[in-house]
Amino acid sequence: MAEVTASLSIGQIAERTGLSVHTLRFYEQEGLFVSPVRRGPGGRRSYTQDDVDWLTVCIILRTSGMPLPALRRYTDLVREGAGNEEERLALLREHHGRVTSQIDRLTQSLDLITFKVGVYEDLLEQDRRAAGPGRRRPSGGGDVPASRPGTSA
Amino acid sequence: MAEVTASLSIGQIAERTGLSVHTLRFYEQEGLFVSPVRRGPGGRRSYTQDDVDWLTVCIILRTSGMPLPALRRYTDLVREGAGNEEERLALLREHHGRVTSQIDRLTQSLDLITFKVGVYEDLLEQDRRAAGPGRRRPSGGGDVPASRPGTSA
DNA sequence: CTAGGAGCTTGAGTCGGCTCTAGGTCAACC
DNA sequence: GGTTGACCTAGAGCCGACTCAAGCTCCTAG
Repeated sequence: MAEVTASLSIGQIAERTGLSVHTLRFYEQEGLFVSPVRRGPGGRRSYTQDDVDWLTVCIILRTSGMPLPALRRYTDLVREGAGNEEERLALLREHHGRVTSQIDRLTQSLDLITFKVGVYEDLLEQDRRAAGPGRRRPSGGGDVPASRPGTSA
Repeated sequence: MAEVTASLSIGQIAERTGLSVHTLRFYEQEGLFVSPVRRGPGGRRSYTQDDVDWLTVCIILRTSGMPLPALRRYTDLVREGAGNEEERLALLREHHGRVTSQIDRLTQSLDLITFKVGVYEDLLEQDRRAAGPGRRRPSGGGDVPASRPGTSA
């Protein structure tokens, strides 16, 4: 209850965000910090919890595929302060669209992959069954013949 | 009903797969074709419908994030023919995992993004309401103050 | 017969996003 | 007072996945 905005070193930030110190300096250079990073004695970067919080947002946006330029733009808008909420909203909506369509694409792809996994599982299961009685390796493959890609899954 | 495995030019393949001719040659070089691409008169590449089908699978795997080396490996296995189904299955399962966890990550990120979109929508809605009676731009921003990242969404 | 267009090869270039190197400062410890 | 170890800067390097350029060969149409 009495934390007075403790200042954190780049190493500590790296630790709690999972980003490397390299990446942190790189992000700074790319303008991804809302407020300029302060410097402590010896010119060392000194961060606050707010920076960690902001980076957390950045990481989520980045890992969900927001390109650095968009993230930079968003950061700029936040830094500018009140008055540009429409543009922030537009940026976020655009990204929202990107992410949903990416999820859709992945979900579709997953269908095919799941189907193929099923095909190979069945195939190997049959193999195993046939292995008891005499025969061995009776299968003919699962891919080239297994299915016309667009046709089934 | 009487198509006799018509042979297709690289341009036609580009057209029907959406890949560029550059990319098709690049993929060939990367070993992503199950059977070596035949050549027609003048050394021109000549493809079949099977190639298109295979590329369709490749595209799905690629766009769902399978790295080229994995795709190459998978192609190698298919080319080798029957007998390595376990490994194919393992590869597909690994990718299946990649894709599902990617979908999970994206879905989580989407939560935050959706939340933020909501915040800004509300904020602008309030603005608009306040704009009828006297006041203008009463908001204080939506991001730096709007929410502690981890706290709400 | 020549101009255009599609293909060919080899190899270089691009882009996004980091990641690392070299060479230096500083404070702390033994 | 020497050696860590964390940090600094500027700039180069890397990786994945394309993408393009240069210079050539064909074929076809006008």
